[in-house]
Amino acid sequence: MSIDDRKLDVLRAIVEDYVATQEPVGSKVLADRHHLGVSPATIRNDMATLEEEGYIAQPHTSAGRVPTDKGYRLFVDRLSTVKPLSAAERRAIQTFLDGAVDVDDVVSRTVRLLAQLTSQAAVVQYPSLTRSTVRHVELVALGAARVLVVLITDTGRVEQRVVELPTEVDEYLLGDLRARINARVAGQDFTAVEARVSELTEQFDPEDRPLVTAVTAALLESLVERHEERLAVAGTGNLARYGQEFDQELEPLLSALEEHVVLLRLLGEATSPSTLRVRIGHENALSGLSTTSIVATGYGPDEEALASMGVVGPTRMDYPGTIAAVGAVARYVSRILAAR
Amino acid sequence: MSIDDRKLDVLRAIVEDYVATQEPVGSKVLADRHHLGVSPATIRNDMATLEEEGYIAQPHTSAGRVPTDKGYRLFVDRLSTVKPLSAAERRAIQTFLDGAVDVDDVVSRTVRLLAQLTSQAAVVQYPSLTRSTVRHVELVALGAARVLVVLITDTGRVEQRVVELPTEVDEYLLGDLRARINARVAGQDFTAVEARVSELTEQFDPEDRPLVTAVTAALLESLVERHEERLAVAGTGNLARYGQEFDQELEPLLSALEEHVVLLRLLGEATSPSTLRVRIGHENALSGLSTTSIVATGYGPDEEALASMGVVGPTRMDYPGTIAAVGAVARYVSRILAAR
DNA sequence: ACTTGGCACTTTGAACGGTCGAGTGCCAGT
DNA sequence: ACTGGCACTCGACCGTTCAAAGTGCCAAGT
Repeated sequence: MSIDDRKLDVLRAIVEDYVATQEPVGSKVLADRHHLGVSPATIRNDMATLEEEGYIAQPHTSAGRVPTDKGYRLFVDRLSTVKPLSAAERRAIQTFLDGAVDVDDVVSRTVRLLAQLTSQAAVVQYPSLTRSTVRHVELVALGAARVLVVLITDTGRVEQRVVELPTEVDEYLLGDLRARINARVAGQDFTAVEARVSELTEQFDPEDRPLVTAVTAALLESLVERHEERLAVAGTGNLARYGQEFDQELEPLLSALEEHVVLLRLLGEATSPSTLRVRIGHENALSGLSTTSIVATGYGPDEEALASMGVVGPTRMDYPGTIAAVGAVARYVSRILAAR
Repeated sequence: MSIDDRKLDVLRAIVEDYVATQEPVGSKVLADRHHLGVSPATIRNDMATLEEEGYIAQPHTSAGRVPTDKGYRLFVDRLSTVKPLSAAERRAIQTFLDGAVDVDDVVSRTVRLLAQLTSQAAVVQYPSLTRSTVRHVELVALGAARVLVVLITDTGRVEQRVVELPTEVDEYLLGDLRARINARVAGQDFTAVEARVSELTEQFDPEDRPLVTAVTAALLESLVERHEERLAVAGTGNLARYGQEFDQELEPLLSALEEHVVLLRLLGEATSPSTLRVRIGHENALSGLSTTSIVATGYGPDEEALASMGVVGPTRMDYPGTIAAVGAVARYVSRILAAR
């Protein structure tokens, strides 16, 4: 018994109706509301096979059917049609994002915009540094034996780190080191920095090397450790509104939204802005998030994506609308970043 | 009919019992569990007057009593005894905070610590800049007509801002400006910076003034605008666990926790670490937060507080415990900051 | 070989009524 | 001023009933 076209139509209707009403949907309303051209009895037969195949389920005998994760998956992959954004939404995206003054501002505006457009929670990763180049490195003596290392990237981001030194700082040496570091790494791709900086140590007197290695170590840490961990989150209140329908799993979800490490795993690898990832329910393999879905995509100034952004909501979300919103925002943000 | 000592004892018992059990408390259990030395009937009489005075209320005839906001207020002001932290909690504070590497790290650790200690949501304002002094100002040409202004404070904080210029940037002029700015403001109190920087403009050729004014304007903006607006939040998941007992007002609360402007108003003026503010229910005058209380205090390296931190939870919270936790953490963080 | 109408069956949820118990207010007695 | 006693109230709980929604299956129709 294969899944023919009409059965797929039925599944689509079930998903759409259920997302709209939040209530298990029966054969009768299905026949009434979605003009499928067949009788409820026929639909019942189709539903029986859909259930056998695992696309839908009934909460209890003789209630309507509800899509399973597998059902949503099929819907997203093959059944949903792209739902273009309204003119008002497009305008909102523009006016909201065009006022941004720097990269951090772009991110914070984007995350709020996404949350508002989708009425769900939004997550935006700050642009990763791995694809950036170094604009400038600044060393500032903070005290007798402490140095602040500031790393400035071509995207306008600033990373900072305080280094405790074993010895006192010589202002002149510090200036020399700053000059040499900048000479070697300014304009370089991040991936190239490690090699170029480590060569540097040998240029200094052995007695100065503790300072040099401490500073370069901090610099490399800034590159490696922090390069992807910053995130902005908005719209958690929207999830509360969905409320009870999240089967009591609001708390793990809110916790996950605070745990940036977990969240980054959920967002997944940053891919090109044109590819969009959807993780449905159990697919994201996190115990507390079995009724949570994530729509995410990469974004950045070129096809090599710099970072991810996404929307988090209940599995019973409006996938076409969410997908359209995430896609449109990611494209627009990418264009803004490319223009800088 | 005045409020004598025993009536206050009764009120205290009601608050403590209600906070512990989350259920309206009647005269009998009150007489049983809290050894008040009088019979339930007597307690009933006291409860009647307490209700008349507005300190307690009953959800419906013949259920137990529940404290009102006014009741909690009296409890906090006059009845609660300081509840010292356990040894384990003190140790937790130390081990948690001693590993912090810089100010930002202190803040992010503090907010998580507070959330964990109180099982509620915590908010920590980043140290205000108004009381800081300037360590260093760095200007970096980002492109033909854009300059990044970086401000480094003695607390190790870094503020950044990108300036678009009307004219092209002259590298030499920029270096000169950087040197002069640093000469004038390094080591200065923030409040003094405005005057000292504005005098600077006159020292330059009229043709260079556009650059100078643009840069100094950005500098002053960093000082004034951003100096109090950064906040860290943690523990929102804990609120969801309290869940239904928040009478459906989880959503406005979560929204408020995201709206940093609102949140700052709630935290209130940063006061000395030794004074602690408690806002109960309607006192914070925000429609959606009528069953929410806030315990907040200032913190900073000296008695002149730099910023606020606090805990947000249901009005039926453990006030003595929360107050003790907030106070202890604020004192400890203040000590850490003072040691820098 | 599908599709359809009919029908018996299951389950839920709402409505109803009765009982129970917690808790109160009041009063009279100490 | 406190206490015990007592009548009263009201929500919580339980069991029952009933209607509605929905299903699966079967026999008949195309």
